[in-house]
Amino acid sequence: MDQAKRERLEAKGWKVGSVSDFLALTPEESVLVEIKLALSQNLKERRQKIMTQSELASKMSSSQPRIAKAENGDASVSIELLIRAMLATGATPQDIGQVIAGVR
Amino acid sequence: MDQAKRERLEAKGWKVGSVSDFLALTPEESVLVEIKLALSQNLKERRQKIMTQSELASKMSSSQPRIAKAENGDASVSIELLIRAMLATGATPQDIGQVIAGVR
DNA sequence: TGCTAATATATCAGATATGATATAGAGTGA
DNA sequence: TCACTCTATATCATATCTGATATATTAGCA
Repeated sequence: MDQAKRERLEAKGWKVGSVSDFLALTPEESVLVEIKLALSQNLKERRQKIMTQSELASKMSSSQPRIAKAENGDASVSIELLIRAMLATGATPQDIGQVIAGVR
Repeated sequence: MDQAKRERLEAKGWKVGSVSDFLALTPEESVLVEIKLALSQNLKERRQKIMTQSELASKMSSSQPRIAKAENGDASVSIELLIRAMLATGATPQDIGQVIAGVR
């Protein structure tokens, strides 16, 4: 992972390498983060076309601030919430699978 | 969802319909459960070919009981853990994406 | 049958994610 | 400028998920 990317991640609360020692991400940890970011991005694109964050939030009984975090790749957001949000935008398992499969 | 399936799920701790009133799963909730179960199953198949639950657990600093729950589709297991486990068995994002895309 | 490895179940204290709320900032148009 | 909508950030009590531990059950084999 290059430095620019690392800095972007750390700003969002990712403890890159658990103890924040830079390049200490195992390949698995790294891929997991990439998957989250890919879902995050895709969610934002899908949602923006059809509704506001508030609308999506109430559709899935979440809150607007949490959707904002989800779309910004905040480390506190679970994959579960990302997927629930995708589904709430009308995404199918195929859509979601494709986003994940597209990582790397 | 038919009755047999519902009973299988409830036995594993799934509050089908949140308040446990039978058929009250929204389509999104339902798909989410299906995704978890698909990952669960696939994890078990992959893992069994190459290692024990204990080995997988230590590989990803989890515990054998948690892997057992993951493989049995226990409701207390997050998608996040399922994906981490898949990765620890050597699964690629493509593998994971395919499993999810295969739902329904 | 007994012995052993593997898996499943139960419990729990600590960690993490959650929705709610308040509020700040950014953008847009009057 | 103001008023309004949308999005981002901060804080927090509660709910959910976690690994650890103990133990029960199962499976395979001598």
